[in-house]
Amino acid sequence: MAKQSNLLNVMRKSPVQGRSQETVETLLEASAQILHKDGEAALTTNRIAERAGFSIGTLYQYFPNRDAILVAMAEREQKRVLTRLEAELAGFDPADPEPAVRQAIRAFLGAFRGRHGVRRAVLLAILRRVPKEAKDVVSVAEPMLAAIEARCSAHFEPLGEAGRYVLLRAVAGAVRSAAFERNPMLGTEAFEEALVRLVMGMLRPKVPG
Amino acid sequence: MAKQSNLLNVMRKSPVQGRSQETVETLLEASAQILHKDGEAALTTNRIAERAGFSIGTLYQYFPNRDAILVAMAEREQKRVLTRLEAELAGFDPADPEPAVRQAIRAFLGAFRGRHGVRRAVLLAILRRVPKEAKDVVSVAEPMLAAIEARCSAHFEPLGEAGRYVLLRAVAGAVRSAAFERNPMLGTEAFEEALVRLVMGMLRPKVPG
Amino acid sequence: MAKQSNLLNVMRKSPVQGRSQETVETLLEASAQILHKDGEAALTTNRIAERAGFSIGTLYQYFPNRDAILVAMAEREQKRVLTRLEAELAGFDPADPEPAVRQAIRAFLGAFRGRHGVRRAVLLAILRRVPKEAKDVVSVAEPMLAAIEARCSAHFEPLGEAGRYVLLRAVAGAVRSAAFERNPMLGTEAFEEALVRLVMGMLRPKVPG
Amino acid sequence: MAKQSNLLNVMRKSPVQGRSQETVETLLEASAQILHKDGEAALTTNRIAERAGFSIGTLYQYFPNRDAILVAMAEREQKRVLTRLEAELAGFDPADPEPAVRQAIRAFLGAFRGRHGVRRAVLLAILRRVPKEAKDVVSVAEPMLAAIEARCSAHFEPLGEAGRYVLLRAVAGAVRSAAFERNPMLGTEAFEEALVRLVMGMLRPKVPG
DNA sequence: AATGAATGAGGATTCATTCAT
DNA sequence: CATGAATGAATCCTCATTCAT
Repeated sequence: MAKQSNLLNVMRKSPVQGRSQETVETLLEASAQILHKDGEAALTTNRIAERAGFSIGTLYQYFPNRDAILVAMAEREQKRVLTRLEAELAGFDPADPEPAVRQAIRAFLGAFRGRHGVRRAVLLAILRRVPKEAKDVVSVAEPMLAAIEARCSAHFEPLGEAGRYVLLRAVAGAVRSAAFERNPMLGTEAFEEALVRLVMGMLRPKVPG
Repeated sequence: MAKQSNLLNVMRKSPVQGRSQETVETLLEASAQILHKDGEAALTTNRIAERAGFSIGTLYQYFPNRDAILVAMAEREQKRVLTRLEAELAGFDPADPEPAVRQAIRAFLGAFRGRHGVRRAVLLAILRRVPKEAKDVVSVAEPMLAAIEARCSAHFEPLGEAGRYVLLRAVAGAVRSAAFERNPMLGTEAFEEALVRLVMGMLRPKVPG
Repeated sequence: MAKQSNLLNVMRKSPVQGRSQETVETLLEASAQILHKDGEAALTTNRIAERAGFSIGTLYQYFPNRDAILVAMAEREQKRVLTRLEAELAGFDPADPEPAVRQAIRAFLGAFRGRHGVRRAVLLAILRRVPKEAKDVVSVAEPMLAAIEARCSAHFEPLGEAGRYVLLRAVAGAVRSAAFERNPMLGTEAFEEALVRLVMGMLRPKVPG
Repeated sequence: MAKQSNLLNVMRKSPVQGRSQETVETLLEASAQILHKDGEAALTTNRIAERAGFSIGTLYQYFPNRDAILVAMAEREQKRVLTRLEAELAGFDPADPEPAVRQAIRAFLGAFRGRHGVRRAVLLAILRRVPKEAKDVVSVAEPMLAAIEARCSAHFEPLGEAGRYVLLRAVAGAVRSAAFERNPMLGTEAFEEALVRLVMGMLRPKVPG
């Protein structure tokens, strides 16, 4: 029940029978697969229904329109990434944020490296199509940054609004580009290292006195 | 003739006569206006032709298909930004790249702040629709970075392939996000400053000895 | 049982139990409300069921198809108007039909002025959608006219088949138009007066001798 | 040119080439036929295009949406009836409007008696579907009544707003009903006579002095 | 008696593209 | 060079209806 709460505002009806929940799941799964294998342009409602093995009418019983499907996929992915990130953000030394930053980035990158590549496709499609959601997805990194800033505020200069904005989008932009091009660099240590350097470079140690 | 060479592979016939060149220009201008005023979804071939005051048939005499128009627009904008950037990159002190970086960033930002906003619309549309071109547009900053690295190699550690890749995409990502959201921050000095800090943070002074 | 006889041919099963009758009533009431509030296009089976608080399956347990619902609504309304009219048609002077005509017309108009406007919506929908029923609804005025003719035959020329037909449809046409346009004139005395004049104009006094 | 002026506001583009005008004509003709032979429910855009021998795209080049077709048909019919009526309304004796009334009614009835029955179908569809137009179609009789009133004002009491409204809708209502039911009475002299009586009954001779 | 998940034919509409004039 | 009428596959979406539970 709690699990579905975010989706409710997008959904046409709340699946009361067990069967419906499976149906929704199947439809979203089919959408993800199409997105991954055939690209965003192929993500039509008819195709989704067909791949899922349901009629187009069934699809529209659960989603009021095509975009609602993308939104639902976005929420699904966001939740997964967020859950992961939160776990990584425990217990690190405020004076040396580098290990924490590295771990957070690794978690973030993981979202784009699902062995199916489905996640990547979903994220990319959302980043490209649903403006409102694009922001939300970027903001997945926000709690991470907030946590780092909060804990390290004694040792580093505050980033400021613009700094925070730029840093978040910069990281997202670099990762998105690599994911988008399917650049093999995405999986390398050098790439991760460069991202860490990007973040660390923005953190200026506080001058004592 | 040489000036048109990039466009040739996209164009159906080379506009050798003055009239043709004007026609193409008019079509591209119409496209830019539609993009700006009515958004990307409104950029249909029929609409472009109508706005330009030509028939749809004429449009297809110069562009083999719809995407070719976007590509042509992209090349147009790229050329403009590139020309501007090259001019900004002369005469700076290799030991202190900051002023140069700041100037380069300012030039880059200018592309997204055209008084009509037309440029921004064009860039965004291309960033969103033509994957191949997205890369090209990002690479507009490449010569800038190359020049900085070349001149300062004596004073700073090399970025490495990953570092260069990340840095370029990071800057582009931050700017794109802001332009995309029409975030007013885009025009502020704080935003520019944050970008400079982002770049400078990646440049590590060489340890002598 | 006799009370339900008209409905029987439209109904899938005769609601013998109290619960069933309530269900049918609720469904028809929901239909009337939707018709009134959201217009005819919104009167879908799914919506009716939803508004009534029943499942779509239940609806189809009582009505074989969508049109049966409209027919049932028509019969409901017809019965109400008819009952009302019959009461108004007692005790008037055969030599001066005008007061009786006025009263009858007032009763007829009342049907289109229900304080909820639900009646009007129902009548209009039926007038527009179920050809067969349109006739029936018009015929609501038939007993009225028959009674007037019967009592006054000694003093006035007979109308004849065409005359009767025209007169009934003429009155219905004028009222329908006004109701349809939601013309405020519908409630005025001048409107009522004009209708009376329309009817009276058709009644020609018998030339004695 | 002048002939098309009313249609322009409904049409997507003005047919400049001779070919287009024929196309529009064919589409409207096909619509009329479908309406007549298969009823209103069968009047779908795809069907119209098919029957006309054009592709659906062509239809939408000329009509922005389905309703525009009905509106165009309405205007077409209106114009025909109006033209006819105007011709009938010349040279009659102000003191005895009956012959004029009879002629006008005959013209009006003619519109519903086209040997194809196409006209009737068109009128009925419009009367039922496009509320705004329903009024317009009724108003076809307006100039007729206005002319009669104007010329005979010296001899008869004025009808008043309500009287005029009721009379026009009454006639239209009676005719519509008959046409609607395909009642054979529609063609008879008795029917015409009843209508004349309906109108004449509303006209009260002025009491001299 | 009631449920509600599933169906799918069919609707309106768009838009890139062609080709005869 | 230019025109613009014509195309039609493809899209999103609705809604009456069935049937297993």
